[in-house]
Amino acid sequence: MSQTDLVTEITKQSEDFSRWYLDVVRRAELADYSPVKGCMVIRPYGYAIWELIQRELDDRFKATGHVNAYFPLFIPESLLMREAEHVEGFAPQVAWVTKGGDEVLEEKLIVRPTSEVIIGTMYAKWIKSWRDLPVLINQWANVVRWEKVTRPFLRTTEFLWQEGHTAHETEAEAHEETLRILALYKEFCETVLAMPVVDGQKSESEKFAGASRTYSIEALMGDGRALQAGTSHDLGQNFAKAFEIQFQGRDKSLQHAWTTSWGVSTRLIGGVIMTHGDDSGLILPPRVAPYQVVVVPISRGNWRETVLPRAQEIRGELQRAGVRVMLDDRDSQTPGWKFAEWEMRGVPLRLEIGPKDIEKSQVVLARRDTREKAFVPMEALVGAVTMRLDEIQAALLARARAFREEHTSATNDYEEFKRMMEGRPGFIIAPWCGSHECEAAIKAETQATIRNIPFDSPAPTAPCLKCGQPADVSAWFAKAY
RNA sequence: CGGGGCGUGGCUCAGCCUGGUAGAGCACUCGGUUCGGGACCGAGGGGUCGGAGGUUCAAAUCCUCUCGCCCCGACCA
Repeated sequence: MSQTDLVTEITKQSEDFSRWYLDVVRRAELADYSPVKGCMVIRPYGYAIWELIQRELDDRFKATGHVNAYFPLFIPESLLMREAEHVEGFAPQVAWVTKGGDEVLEEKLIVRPTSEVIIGTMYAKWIKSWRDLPVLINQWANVVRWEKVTRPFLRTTEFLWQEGHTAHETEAEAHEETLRILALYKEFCETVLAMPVVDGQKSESEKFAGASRTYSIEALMGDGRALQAGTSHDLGQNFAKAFEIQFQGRDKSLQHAWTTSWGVSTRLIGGVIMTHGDDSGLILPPRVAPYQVVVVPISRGNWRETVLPRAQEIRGELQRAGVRVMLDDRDSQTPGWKFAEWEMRGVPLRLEIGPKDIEKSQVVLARRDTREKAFVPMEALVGAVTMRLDEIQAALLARARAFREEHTSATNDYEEFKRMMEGRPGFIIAPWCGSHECEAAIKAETQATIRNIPFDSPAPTAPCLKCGQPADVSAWFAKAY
């Protein structure tokens, strides 16, 4: 039996990527379906990943001057209605509360699909003077959007996320904040999730409902489809005007504040799965792996007296060095079974220790990403482990980057564009005139959408891919999740 | 929301066409032998067939409705 055949419960990526994804989510015990349509249960192993993501992000938010707060889950209908574009954008996805107990509510409530309106309402109360600005608040919350098609982590009716909401004195400051957060997201995705992203501006039609400008980071999944991994919105004065967020400025005049909002969600977990996973299952970057090392004692003979104590010492030693360790000392499974199981669950590094190793005062380290095995002297263990974890983290990013580069190309020719989108999916960079008509036509004909217009993209040298008029920008197209 | 597919022990599925009162493998429990890439032997436990209604002496099987999941499209973190 070959190594990749070991996990028979998982569909091969090449056979059916979508089924592979669902198999991994279920078999690795990241999430499970619930009795509520479109809502999943995030199981402990999956939630542990989310907690690591939260910690990393939260540290970054705090470091850039943001503070956490919590706003209500319910929003009165009248508040939602105040920003016209916003209502129009979200109305089809809103869940309503019409009764409390057996009393019909005088004013219906919505379950927040995002919190701009409730937070904007509060900001209007809190902000009086330019001295009150900026307000830099984040909240970790659940939100509900009534989705027609759902998939674990990628799109569920209820999901967890963080939403930052800031208010500023000037347009420039708000814009700076929008971009600061986008850069923060990009840095986070690349260094923590080992998931390379393209940062840029969304087209008008893909913009957040009510925003002046929306920016996103876009990642490329293993099947060549793009995933919007995070968004940051420059809301201009749109919400400030709708919610009367006003302050008296340095010049004594009454002004509307400039606001932003930005968020990433549990969708990131789906991104990690589809960026790094292989036919054997999950591959977790060490920085978000609930267990970075799994210790598998070779349970032979009186191993509980001989091998296990050494394994326990090793666990302690690694834990003291700050490594997240799982010692799988179950008697009921064979070592081979455990190897396959923890590989499937994506643990970056496996440490094997058996009688022979104890004799030679060594351990075996096996990498999940490359499957390389190495014998390491016991006394050099901690260094060898931490070094490998760093190497794996870097290797996953490099591999994902190489994959994205292989699957990114450019064309000026629409016929070629269509062929490329059909054949080998991925990002295609093409000149675009900026018109909604061309964007919509391309989408209708190829299913590809403009993911974003990257900041560093060079000015187009050819006319618009679709209409042949002068092109404004080079846009990144892809089929998206 | 439109088109297609599927719901049978925890999982994968057979049985359905040609109604006769539920089966396999894996998983689980107990005992023993094992254990360096998903061990083996023996003995067990567990499902009324997604749900509701109907046809029938009799329904997993036929009919109607309904719920859920998956895939493909239209809308979205």
